[in-house]
Amino acid sequence: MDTFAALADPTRRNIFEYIVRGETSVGEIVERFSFKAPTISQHLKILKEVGLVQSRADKQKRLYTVRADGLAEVESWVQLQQKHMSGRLDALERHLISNRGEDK
Amino acid sequence: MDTFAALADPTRRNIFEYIVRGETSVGEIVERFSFKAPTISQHLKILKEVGLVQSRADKQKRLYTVRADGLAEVESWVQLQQKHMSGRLDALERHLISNRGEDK
DNA sequence: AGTATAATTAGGTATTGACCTAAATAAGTA
DNA sequence: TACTTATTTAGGTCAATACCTAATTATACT
Repeated sequence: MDTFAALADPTRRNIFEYIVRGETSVGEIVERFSFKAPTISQHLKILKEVGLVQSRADKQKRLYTVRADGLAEVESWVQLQQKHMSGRLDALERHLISNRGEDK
Repeated sequence: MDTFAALADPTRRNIFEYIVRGETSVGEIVERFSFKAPTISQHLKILKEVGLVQSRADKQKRLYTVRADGLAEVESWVQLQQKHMSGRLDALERHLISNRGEDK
């Protein structure tokens, strides 16, 4: 599973959005979401595997935080595509240009 | 299927990357990728449904181009998360700060 | 030691999704 | 009207995934 696939699941995006607000225990997340603890635990495992979050232990609890560089890969991919797009005309633009001056 | 899910599949990202280089027919994509035509067609259908690409007809061919605003949702989501992160200290930073000056 | 709390692992089910082949549609050409 | 080319739709298989309950691990507390 890579970062893109991890973010494809809306529940995982929601969990990420929750953790980004501040360090969060698993139990806290289980309370806010309508899923059982094992489900949340699996989602956290995936988010951790792809580097979107990290955890530390505090007594029995595991506290999760987001990783600063976790979204870097996605962000740079998106921006590269945007860059390619901006230097390029789409079909409509080409059509308008090819018909420029035609007063039909 | 939403934009995030559409981009979760690496083949679809590859197809998008190919189309972003310029208007492309289905057949051209089938040639470059090692998948059968129906598979490519399904991927294009999904990319179109989520607004990442658009198509126009030219004789029997369908020519695909990327849509300029197709990645906007993903980009703005990522940037919002980055914004939340930048104003926030992670677990390591908090640890370093709380132990500041301890010369142990 | 025994009990409570916090989270993960194991294992099962049902759905989704990514591929395929074969058949259907649509448009162009002889 | 055939025949070719380009693409999509239909239908099936197999793997991945998102849930769940039950059991396990790990730590804290009495």
